[in-house]
Amino acid sequence: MALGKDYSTQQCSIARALEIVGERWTLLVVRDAFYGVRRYNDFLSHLGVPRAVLATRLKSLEQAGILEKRRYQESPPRDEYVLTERGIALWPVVRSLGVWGREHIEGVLPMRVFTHAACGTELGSYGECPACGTAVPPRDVEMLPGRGLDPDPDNPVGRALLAPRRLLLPIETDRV
Amino acid sequence: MALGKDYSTQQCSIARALEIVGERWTLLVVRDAFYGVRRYNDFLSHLGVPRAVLATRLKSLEQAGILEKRRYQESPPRDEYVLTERGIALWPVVRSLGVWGREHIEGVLPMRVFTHAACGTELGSYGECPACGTAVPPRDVEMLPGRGLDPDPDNPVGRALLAPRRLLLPIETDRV
DNA sequence: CATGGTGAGTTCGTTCATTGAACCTTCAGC
DNA sequence: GCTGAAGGTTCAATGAACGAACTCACCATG
Repeated sequence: MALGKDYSTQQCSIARALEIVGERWTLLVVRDAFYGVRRYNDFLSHLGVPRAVLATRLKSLEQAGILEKRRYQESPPRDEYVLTERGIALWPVVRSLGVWGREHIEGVLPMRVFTHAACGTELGSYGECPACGTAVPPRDVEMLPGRGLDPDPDNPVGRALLAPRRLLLPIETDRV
Repeated sequence: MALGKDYSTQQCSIARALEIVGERWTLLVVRDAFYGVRRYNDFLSHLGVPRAVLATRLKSLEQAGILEKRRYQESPPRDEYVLTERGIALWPVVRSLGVWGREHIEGVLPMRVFTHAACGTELGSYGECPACGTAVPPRDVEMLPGRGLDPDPDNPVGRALLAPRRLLLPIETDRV
């Protein structure tokens, strides 16, 4: 989306939301953050986004209070990007997009399956648990690889995401 | 989003979905379609989108099977754009974006309030009816103007959206 | 001490999309 | 025959995205 990105004529919270998360790549960065990606280079290799664009998006997500940049080692100084509560609140958006893509684009097989970790039930369209009848917070969501997933063995992040995992827990990349 | 729009490296239904609805303006067109906007000029004046962009978006939404172009009069031939079932299935996406925008962007007041028409209860964050405990399909949703709405008296579409309305029913613009 | 490698960026020229204004077309009504 | 409305298309200018190359700070190795 353009950086002349304001839908300024719009009296609408949807438009306000899209000004922040509606730019190209932004929601995919957020998705990866849910998957446990936290480091610049991991986002880079998993998304295939140009470096300059990634840097811009991380910066604006941080300014919007969706990601928090935190130092995880001094010397050399290294930061990781973690979802804030405001970022975690985007889960229904990410989830409903994924459901729609799977159900309404032809030829899309389930790539990843999301279940309520407590009971093992697959989540509904908004990320709720049909069995328990409650909204499942992302921390209680288990992600499993689906039938449609055709992994890229060359990508360490992709490899790490093959195992069942809790959302938001940091990935362990067995870097080569 | 760029028309070099493929997130081609992404094995992911979210990425597939964003290839279709992730471009600039697209989701706002869909939102307006939920609100009952159907005509080219109404989209144009309500969105403030450049004409060329609107034409492109309507075309790609039609190709994606989200909007259907249907003739509503011959001579002069006039078409309207209506959401298909696949388009209506985007409601959770639109709804969750609106909820997030209202709750997580500072200074955003509720612009529009959505209730379950059958019982009058305001929808929950997931688009469900808290009273009835069921997901409410868009056709059963009533939209009312909210406190934060500051209407533009010059816009016929904006005026039409001031009255309480069912989603998806066509607006009546008292064109001047 | 020189060399190489890694993580996290920035710079830069090219390509591509968005913008806004102007123009075009078909028809209806007067 | 003129005017106006609806629904577009065309065009030049601007602004983002892209991808490759470069920077910089630090650590490890010989």
